[in-house]
Parts: sequence; C-alpha cells; structure tokens
Amino acid sequence: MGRRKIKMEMVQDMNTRQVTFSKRRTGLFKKASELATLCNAEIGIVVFSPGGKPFSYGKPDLDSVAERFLREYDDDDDSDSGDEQGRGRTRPKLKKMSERLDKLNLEIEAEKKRGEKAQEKLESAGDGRFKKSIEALTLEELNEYKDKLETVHDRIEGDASRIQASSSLVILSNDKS
Amino acid sequence: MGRRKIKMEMVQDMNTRQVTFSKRRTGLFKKASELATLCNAEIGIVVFSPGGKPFSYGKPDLDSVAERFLREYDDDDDSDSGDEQGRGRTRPKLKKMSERLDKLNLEIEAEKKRGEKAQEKLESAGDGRFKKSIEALTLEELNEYKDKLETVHDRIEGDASRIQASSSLVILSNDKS
DNA sequence: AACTATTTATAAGA
DNA sequence: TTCTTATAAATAGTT
Repeated sequence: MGRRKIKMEMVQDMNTRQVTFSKRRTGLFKKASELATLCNAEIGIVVFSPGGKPFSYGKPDLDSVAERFLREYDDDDDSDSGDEQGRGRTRPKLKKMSERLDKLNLEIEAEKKRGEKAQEKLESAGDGRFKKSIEALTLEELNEYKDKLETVHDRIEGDASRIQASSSLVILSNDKS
Repeated sequence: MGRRKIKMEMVQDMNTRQVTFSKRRTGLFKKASELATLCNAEIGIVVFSPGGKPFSYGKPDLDSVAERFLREYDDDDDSDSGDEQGRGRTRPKLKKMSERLDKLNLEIEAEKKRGEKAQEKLESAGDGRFKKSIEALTLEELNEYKDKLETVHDRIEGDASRIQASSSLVILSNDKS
C-alpha cells in the first residue's frame, strides 16, 4: 500500500514503527468509523501503542459497546478473533456476575441478621452471671469456634482486599475520553 | 475502494448492508492484526453487526487488552474516539457496578467487625466463667452461625476470584472465536 | 506534515 | 458465502 511492500513482522526501527503505528491507527479508526456508519453497527476498539499509550475508539461510545457486549455475550456467538487465542474457552459473564453479586448481597444481609441474633444471645447471656462450672466439651467447642472465626475472618479480610482491587479496576472505567 | 465510490451513509439495502458489513469487518480485523504485528501493539475490538450479532478481535486476546486498559486507563491518556461522544462524562453502567462492589466491600467490612465483636465476646466469655444456662442454645446457634459464615465465605471467595478473572470483561467484553 | 508511487481494500457483479 | 476485477483508498518511503 505504499512505495513498496513490507514484510508482516515488527518494524525494527523504533522511529519508523512509531510512525507506522500512528498512520495505521488513524486508518484503522477511520475504517471502524466507516463500518459503523455504513452498516449502522456499534463498535469499540482499544489499542496500546508500542510505547504503551492507550488509544480507543467507540461508536456510539466505548462504554455502551462494552456493556452491550458484556450483557449479550453468552459464549454462543460468531465472534471472530484473528490472532486471538483461547478460543472457545469458558468466560464469566457480566450478567451472571451481577446475579451473583445480588445473591451475595442477600447472603450478607441474612448473615448480618443472624450475626446480630447470636451476638444478642451472647450479650444477654454473658451480661450478668457467668457460670463457673463449664463443661469441658463446651469450652473446647467454644475455643474451637473461636479459632474458626479467626480463620474465617482472615479469609474474609483477604477477599475484601481482593474485591477492592477488582473494584478499583472497575472504577477505572469511570473515566472518560 | 471498489467499482465506484459510495456515499458515507448507512447502506439502505439490507442485503447489501450485510455484505458490506461482512467484507469490511474482515478488512478491519485484518488491519488490526497488521497493526498489532507491525508495531507490536496490543489491540481489542468488539463489533455488533447490523443484525445485532457480536464479533470481536483481540491480540494477544481481548481479555488481556481489556484488563490492561482497565488497569492503566486513568483519564489522562491520549485516547482517541472518532465518533465517540460523551467525552469526559462518567461511564454510567460501569459506575453502577463499581458502586455495587463498593457496597459489597462495606458489607464485608461491617461483617468483619461484627465477627470481631462476637469473637471478643467469646474470648472474654471463655476467659473464666461461663454461664451454664445459656450453653445449649447459644452454642448451637453459635455453631450454626459459624457454618453460615463459612458458607458465605466460600461463596465470597469464589466470587472474588471470578470477579478478578472477569474484570477484563467489564470494559470490552469477551468473545472468542 | 506533505507528497506519490504502489499496494490494498473493496463495490459490483457473477 | 466466495471469487473476480475495476477502481477507490490506504500507506511506505521520501521530502
């Protein structure tokens, strides 16, 4: 498409590569725009330059396209993916994710109530008079429970931070341009 | 680029439009592939045909590109967005998801505290003197609570990893093909 | 950034 | 959908 045909391999010269990227990115986005216009299609593109800078194109906008894809995709489409690998593998879906989050919320709500109850019991019970003669087995179980609780707490704590990390990723999408 | 120049507007004839979409989608993905190869760039594309079918392209794969975008993008890049509109605005639905995750975090935090409280109670209780009268019921409920907590934990754990795995979906989406 | 010689993409048609 | 081909577009090398 130019003065001469070039081999399809990474352009060695850094400068030339950057220029090529710039020219072709422009061309690609133009093609995308034409495709969208001519066919009334929605499209979203994300590209990272050799220097690592992000560029994106979207019509009507990247978010809506991404969302639609997330919402509708159900691993039974005709998606094409040139060089893409991992074809056909299972992939989590946004829809399911949402549903799961909803369930999780319900679980947590229920758990909260349950926890409150148990706590009340403990409070009212321990409030005044403790029994000196506690049964061996009971004490053992309580200690066991205590350990369990600690373990669970640690795990929940870990998950919380993990979820927070994911959360921030999602937030990243709260940007613009 | 063909036998004749066409106007840049939606192709009216449904049939022709579909054909045009098919041809141009192929061309677009090829261009994307070349851009990726020549410039060692990462790229992800999602398109919806006029019929509403999703197609995607990704290199190395859509997920990784989407994830990278989510991770690095922070409203200070050179992103281009041809026809894209709404520049500078907050991304709507993704924001909702983010909010949901944030709420989940709060819930988890709250639950953690509740758990700690209960633990303290237990500890102080087990410290020396227990009340005999509360044993049976309380213990039973405590165990029940423990089990519930563990169940919730397992689910949270699963969700956390799933959320991480699918964080990339949040932006572009997936596909395969 | 601009300028072209060429290579590519593709609109029609089969 | 696939192929063919005349022509419109994109772009590699150059200035």
